[in-house]
Amino acid sequence: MQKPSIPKGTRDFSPAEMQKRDYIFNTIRNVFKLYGFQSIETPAMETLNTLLGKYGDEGDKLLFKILNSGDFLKKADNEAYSNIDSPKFANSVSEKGLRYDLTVPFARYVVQNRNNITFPFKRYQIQPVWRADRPQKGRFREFYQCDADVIGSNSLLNELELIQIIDGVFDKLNLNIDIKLNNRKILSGIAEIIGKPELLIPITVAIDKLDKIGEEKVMQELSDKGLNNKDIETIRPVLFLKGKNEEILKSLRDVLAKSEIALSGIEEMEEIFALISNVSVKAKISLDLTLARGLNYYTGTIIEVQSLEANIGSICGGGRYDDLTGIFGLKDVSGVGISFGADRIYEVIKELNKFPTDNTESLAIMFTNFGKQEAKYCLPYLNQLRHSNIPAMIFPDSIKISKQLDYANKNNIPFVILAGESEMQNQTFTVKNMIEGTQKSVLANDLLTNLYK
RNA sequence: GUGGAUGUAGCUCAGUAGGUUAGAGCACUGGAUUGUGGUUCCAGGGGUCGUGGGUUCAAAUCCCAUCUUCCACCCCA
Repeated sequence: MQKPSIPKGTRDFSPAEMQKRDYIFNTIRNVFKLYGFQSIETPAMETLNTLLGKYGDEGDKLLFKILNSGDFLKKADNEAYSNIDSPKFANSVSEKGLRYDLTVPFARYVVQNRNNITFPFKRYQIQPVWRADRPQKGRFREFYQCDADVIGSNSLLNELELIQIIDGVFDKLNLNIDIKLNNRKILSGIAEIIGKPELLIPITVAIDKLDKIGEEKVMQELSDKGLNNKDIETIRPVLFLKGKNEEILKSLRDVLAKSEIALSGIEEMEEIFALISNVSVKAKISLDLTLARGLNYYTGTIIEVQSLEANIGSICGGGRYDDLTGIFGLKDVSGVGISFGADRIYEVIKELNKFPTDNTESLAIMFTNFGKQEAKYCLPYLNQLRHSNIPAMIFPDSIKISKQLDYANKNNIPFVILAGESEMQNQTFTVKNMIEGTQKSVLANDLLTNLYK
C-alpha cells in the first residue's frame, strides 16, 4: 500500500484552519466590496503566451507548465532535446501553464472583454496561484492572492483608495503594519541622472536589499552591475535622505532636478501624501526609496506592506502599471492594484495569536439518535431550528449515546438534545448543556423559546 | 537554481560502541458505565524505522543515491 502524500509546497486545510482562513478572506472581501470592487474569477491555467515574459527571466523559470495531452511527443522539438535546451523543449510539449499571479490574467481578461467593461473597472479576485519556488517560511508553491485593481484610470485617488483598503483590512485583522511607498519614476530618474537607464532593473534590485544586506554589500553589487564610483556616490546620498516623508521629497527635488521623469514621480508622491492627509489612516506610512519590487511591469507608484510584529517579508504588495494591457493589444490603459498574501497573513496572525476565539459559525445543537422512531420524532424540531437560523444536526447513526456525546464534545457543540422513549411519550426533549454539564427537560413545542434559558 | 538540517505508529517524539519480538505519550477500538461526553482505571489494535542500493554473520543505527519537510540565499505573497 502506498503512503498518501501531496506535492511539495502544497497543503491541506482542516476545518479548524479553514475557519481561520475564511476569517481572513471574508475580512478582505468585505473591505473590497466596501470600496466598490466587483468579483471575477479566471481559470487556474492560462496559455503560456499569456504568462511567459511578464515576470522576468526568474519568473519564467518559476512557472508551472502543463504537459500537452495526447501524443505530445509528435510535436516535440528534438533538436532542443538533443541540445539539452530544457526551456525550448518544454515549450514544444507544453502550451499551458498554471497562473503565476492574478494581475496578468486580469490584464488578459480586460483586453479580451474590453467591449463589455465599463471603465474605470474596479475588480477584486481571490484565487490561488502557483509558483515552482522552493518552499520555506511563509512561502508555498500553491498560495492565495487577494487582488484589487482599478484599470482605466490615471487618477491618484485610486492609489489613495488602495492605501485605505490596506489600512482597513489590517486594522480589522488587528495587525500593525508599515505601508511602504515609492515610485518607479523616481528610480528611473536616478538611473537617468547617472546616465545608465538600461541598468534600472539591476539597480533597483540591488538597492532593494539595503535593509537586508547593508550598505557596503549593496554598493558592491552596484559596482558589480557596472556602476562606477561616481555613479555610486551620486546614488548613495539619495538612499539615506532622512526626515519626514514630505521633507525627503523636498530634498529629492533638488537632487534629481535634472530628471524630468523623477520630478513627475516626486510630484505623484507629493500628491498621494496630500490626499492621505484628508483621510484618517491608522497604519504607519513611509516613503521608502529603497523599495523596488521585482515585478517588471510596475511603472509608477509601488506599494509594499510589512508586518511590524512578525518577520515574514512582504504580506501585501502592488503598484501602478501603465501598459500591462498593451502587451495584449490594448494601449494607453493604466491600472493600479494591490495583492494581499493571505497565507502569509495567516502565518502572522497565528504567530501573534490574534485569531478571534469566538466562532459564531460553528454548530450549536445536535440531536442524539436513539433509533428510527426517535429520529423521526426529532426531525420537525430540527427543521424548526434550522429555519430559525440555528445551525443544528442530528447524529445520523443510532450508536451508543456515549459515542454520540463524544462526537458533540470533540466538535465543540454546546447543546445536545436527547430524545428517547420517555421524551417521546411526554412530548419533551432533554436539553444537555455540554459546557456546564447540566441538563433539563423542556416541552417539545417550547424547544425554540427555552433553548438558551 | 545554490547551501545547511531533517525523516521511527495517525500525531509529537525516545531509541547509535550495529545484536532476540523497535518503545512512550496523545489519538484510535473495546470494557468498567446495554440512555449520558469532557476526568479516571483496565485491555487491545496499529510500524517494509521516507524510498532504493551497498557494507556486515547481523543495519532504525554505518556508507551512497533519491525523495519529503524545514531554514538561509536567489527571487517573491
